[in-house]
Amino acid sequence: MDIYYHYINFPLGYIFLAKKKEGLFISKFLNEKKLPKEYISEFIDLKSCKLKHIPELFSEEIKLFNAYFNHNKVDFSPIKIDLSIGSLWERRVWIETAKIPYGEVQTYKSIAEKLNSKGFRAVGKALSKNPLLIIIPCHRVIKTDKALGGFSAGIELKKYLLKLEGISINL
DNA sequence: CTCATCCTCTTGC
DNA sequence: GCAAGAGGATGAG
Repeated sequence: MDIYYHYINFPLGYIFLAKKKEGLFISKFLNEKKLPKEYISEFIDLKSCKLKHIPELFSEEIKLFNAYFNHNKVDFSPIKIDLSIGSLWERRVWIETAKIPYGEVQTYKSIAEKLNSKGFRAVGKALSKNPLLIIIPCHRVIKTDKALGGFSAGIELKKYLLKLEGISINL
């Protein structure tokens, strides 16, 4: 199986992207450039795939991310994504999270309720494994406006993204 | 502070 | 395989 990857610059560092023919499946922040295989091996057995650095395949993603970081209301839904690395529950949580519009927030509990579940804590657990940061906007899921909850790439980044989208937080 | 809640991962058969 | 236990990006009291 072929896997294509590329890096995108953003104001606080880099974003690593990887896709296979089914769609994009990794979008993660990095502070310093790690090797692509270190990100991919988290999800896929490297022995079964070939990694290829082909920036031209990411023109759509580059365009949308640049617009997003320039304070535009970007809809990422045109990007074809592949969530097959997650469990059934994780995929349900991720898809529900992807429905939250730009500039709006939900709580862990409200996501659970939409899924007819009382497992609000399990929602947090699923989001901690979100492989597609920003595209699946897990930064829009908070506890309350006084307690944000966590963020896999660091709470400062979560604050930055909320502020970028014009969401006011009382801290 | 405690305890309820539920999905996932690990461990020990 | 299966079952029990631990532990989370939580929430209510």
